[in-house]
Amino acid sequence: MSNFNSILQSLNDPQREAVQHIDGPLMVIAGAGSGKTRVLTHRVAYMLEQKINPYSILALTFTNKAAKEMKERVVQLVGDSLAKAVMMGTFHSVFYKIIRIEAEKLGFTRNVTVYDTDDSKSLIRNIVKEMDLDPKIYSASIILNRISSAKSNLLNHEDYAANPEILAMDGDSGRPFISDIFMRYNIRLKQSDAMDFDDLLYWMNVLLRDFPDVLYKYQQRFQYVLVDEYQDTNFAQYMIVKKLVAVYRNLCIVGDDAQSIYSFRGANIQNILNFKRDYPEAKIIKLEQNYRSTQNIVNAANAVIKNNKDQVYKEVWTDNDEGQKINLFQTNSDSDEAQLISNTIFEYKQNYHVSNDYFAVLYRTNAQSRAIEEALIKRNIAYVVYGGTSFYSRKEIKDVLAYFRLVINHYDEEALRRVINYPQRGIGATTVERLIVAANQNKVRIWDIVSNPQQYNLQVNKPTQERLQNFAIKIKSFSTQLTTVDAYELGLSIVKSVGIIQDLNQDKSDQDRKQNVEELLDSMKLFTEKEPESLFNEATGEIVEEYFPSLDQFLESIVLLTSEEEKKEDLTDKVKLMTIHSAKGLEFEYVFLAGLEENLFPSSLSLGSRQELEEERRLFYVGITRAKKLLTITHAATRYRFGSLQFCEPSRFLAEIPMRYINHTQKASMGKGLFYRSRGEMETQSRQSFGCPPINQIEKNKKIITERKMEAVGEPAQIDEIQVNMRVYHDKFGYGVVNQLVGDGADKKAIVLFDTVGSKTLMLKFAKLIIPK
DNA sequence: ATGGAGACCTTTTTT
DNA sequence: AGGTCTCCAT
Repeated sequence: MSNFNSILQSLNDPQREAVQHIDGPLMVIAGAGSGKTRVLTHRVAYMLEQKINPYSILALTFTNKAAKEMKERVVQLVGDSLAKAVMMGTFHSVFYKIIRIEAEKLGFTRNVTVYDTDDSKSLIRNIVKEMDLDPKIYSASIILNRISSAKSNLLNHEDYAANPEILAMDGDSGRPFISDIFMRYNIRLKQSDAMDFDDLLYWMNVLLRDFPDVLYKYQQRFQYVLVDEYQDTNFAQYMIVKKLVAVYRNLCIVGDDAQSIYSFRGANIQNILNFKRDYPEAKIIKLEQNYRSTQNIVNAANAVIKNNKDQVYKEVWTDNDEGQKINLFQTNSDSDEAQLISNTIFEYKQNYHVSNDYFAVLYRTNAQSRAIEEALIKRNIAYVVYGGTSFYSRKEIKDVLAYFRLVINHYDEEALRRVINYPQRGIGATTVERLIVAANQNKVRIWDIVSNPQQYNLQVNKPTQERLQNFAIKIKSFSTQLTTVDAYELGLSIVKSVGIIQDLNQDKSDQDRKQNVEELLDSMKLFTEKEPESLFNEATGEIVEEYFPSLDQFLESIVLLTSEEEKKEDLTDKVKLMTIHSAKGLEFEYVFLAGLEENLFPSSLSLGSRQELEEERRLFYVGITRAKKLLTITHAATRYRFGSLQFCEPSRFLAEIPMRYINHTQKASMGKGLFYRSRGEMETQSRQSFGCPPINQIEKNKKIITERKMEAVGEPAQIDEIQVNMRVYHDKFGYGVVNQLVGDGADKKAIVLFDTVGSKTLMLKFAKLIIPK
């Protein structure tokens, strides 16, 4: 193939060496910004050039975002058809696919549902209630944490109950019944034909442990395995990989121990530190040249990470310019901090004509985004917040998805309980209680009672019995259409006939929710129109002749997604706000690190041990190394937390950055003691030195925003009145210009570029656009 | 069975 | 501060 040379050409020596090392174990320690993704993608491309069967390659990532990016870049290098045949995905999504294929062996069915964290917690709450335990002591998140870490270490409820150390720990914490909850939880999952996130990895291990034919099959299939972010793997993931590669030992792992920031979730940094012990013949390559950041940033990051004891030795360096020094600011309050950031962005945009894209504001906790958002709104700067409540965990979306789940799997208890009385159909809490009692007495599942109340002699009155039967009949009637009606058609008919749209219409304040449901339906429409991701039958490797975009296919494609990936919102030309965790793997020209204060960063919850503190430091390292050109670090003297004002000390990490990398002229500090400016001084100082527009300009902007809201007058336009390039007004999004019209009749959609919120796709029949006079 | 007012809890990070 | 959960009145 003609790309052959170019695949190797654009690499430096160690990168090329890593790409060409195909046979046998390989560990690539990739410093921040050293071209890790480049090595991974080029390595896959190179293997394909070497005529290795794409079907025998498995590439595992940690997040959907990383998987998607890898796919796209491999497609660019070798083209669509080859790249598509390579199995690339997150641990969870890849093994969910395999589990569905092998489900019967484990006592589950092909339709096995995945419970997300909310479902798991809700189930735990139910169990705690049924056991008559105090929900304050047995809080769902604590219990789930215990269960999750057990499963990540491949302990099931029996192992848990048989482990005296664990039991003693629970006893000491005043929660001796966790082991019983765990048992009931697992039983209920199985009854519901459901798995939680950790189960996907746990049961995959069981498959490979107890079914030699399955082990053999996937060992033979995946002769080449690549793992990204290996430092983030937990024991369950580590064992899966170990078993899969046991025969061919063609394992390439890429990672950076300095960027291990997920140990709270069971990630075990020892997996990467011990790689050489597991694979003594392994080749080890270090990528130490940083292509991303200035010398000042790289040096500062190195100096910080040096304070950690646990690490693989490496010296990250760069050929890039020395660059600007790191700016360090202290402000009086969190809102001043936010204003300072917003003002600085404003000034940079004006002085250097850079777009919003260049900026990212990173913080330790999601709660910090609010103040920053407010300050950006004041300056009329477009931004997008990553993380937070994901699209798929919004109530209205979860309601709709619960219907889909129930239609596919009637035994999905969480889905059933969620929708049995939503929208209200007169099946209240009392009836549900009785259903549960009857199910327990008869040793059947709740659905069995719902669909057959007489047979089990359920003690409810006639009308209630009828309501239950109508509900069951409706759900069943949808199920019969699964193979004949596509995901969009069936989804739409469920949402309509079950009364969700009507319910959302009733409450005029719920228009966002309705729009979200419409957005979900839009994405289902796209799903049915999209070419199938892979035309391979995963089990046999044969080309699939017929592909039908059914509702269960759709659900499989989204259950393991979390917000970002499927978000249709236009992300270009917006300042990005996110936690440092979600910034891992990303880079930006100008980065703000906000809230560098004791008890916030490092978090007060991480001060218990050296290991925890070192993880916080690695997090700081990750934050610093996201910046390409300029890093600005801020911290506030006071901050609102949990609704009350708290005084904050500067983070201990600040003292770990040598003074020579910090901008003295702007730094409000002398040695370790940072001095506090009065509010007035801070305002004057920041305004003058950043060349910010005077206050009255800000007031003017504010006024413009208010005026826009005021102008919401006039009758909504008819669908056909809306034309391309027309200026329109939307209740929520304000003014914008129609960019494009899609579809006809009732389903006609407009893509509108709004002045403040960017591009949105709107269903015209719902959007009620106004043509301003 | 439903809805509203008040108590209460949160804030680490994610598949 | 804001969202969720619980309890009580209807």
